[in-house]
Amino acid sequence: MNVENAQVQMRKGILEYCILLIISRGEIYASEILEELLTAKMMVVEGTLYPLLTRLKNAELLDYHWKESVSGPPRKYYVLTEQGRLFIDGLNGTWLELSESVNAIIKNKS
Amino acid sequence: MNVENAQVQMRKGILEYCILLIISRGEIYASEILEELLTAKMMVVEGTLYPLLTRLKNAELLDYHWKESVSGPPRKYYVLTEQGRLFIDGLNGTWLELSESVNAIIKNKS
DNA sequence: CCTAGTTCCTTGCATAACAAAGTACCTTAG
DNA sequence: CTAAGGTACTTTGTTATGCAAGGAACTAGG
Repeated sequence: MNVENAQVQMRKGILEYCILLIISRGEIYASEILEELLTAKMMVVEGTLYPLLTRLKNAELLDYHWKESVSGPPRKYYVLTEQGRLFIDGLNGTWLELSESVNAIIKNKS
Repeated sequence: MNVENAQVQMRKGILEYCILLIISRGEIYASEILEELLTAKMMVVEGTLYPLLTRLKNAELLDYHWKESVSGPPRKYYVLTEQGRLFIDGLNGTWLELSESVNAIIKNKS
């Protein structure tokens, strides 16, 4: 049990939310998502991201379509479904509540 | 995949952090921790909390001592170890960074 | 006793993260 | 044409974890 592992743990829970947020900005494919998450210090690897995208697709929060690339194999571009948009609305509220809960606990420090 | 499950997922990651924060305020036993977390809408159950406390104890972030109760079996009162204090300091930074990362992604919405 | 309340612990299942290896397609250089 | 290297997506097996459910152990009151 070290700080690094705990950091990863903390980030894991909201990973799904962040992915949906990123996709909500417009169609995007997995490697780009990976890059964005790493830039935001979210520490995610392929083996986590791809299965998660598939789960979200199966839950009909996401949809995708293939597009050819100028430099490599075709890419799966993901977009939010209508259901996905509603889902994010819910999570926005959850994130706010969560931030507030944690900050309340922090402030109660005595 | 529904909103409720995702809420639970989001909270899970930072559960450990919240537990440490609560214990940092002074000695406390499991049922009280459970109550506090539920008040803060953290949705935790016994089957999750007890093993987690044991893990944190084994990692030497926590220590405990027994105290008799006026109404029931004796209670395990948990306190932070010195290592636990250092660990929390690290997580405080992680939480700040995480909030900022997520809020940055949210604001990038276009 | 027996029941009910409190407190802590364990077991077994389902889910999920991840490292690592695998598949497949594209471009470029020789 | 083909070999090498890059990009992109997928799968597999291990490990960790969350949780429902059940259990154990103690107290107090009828």
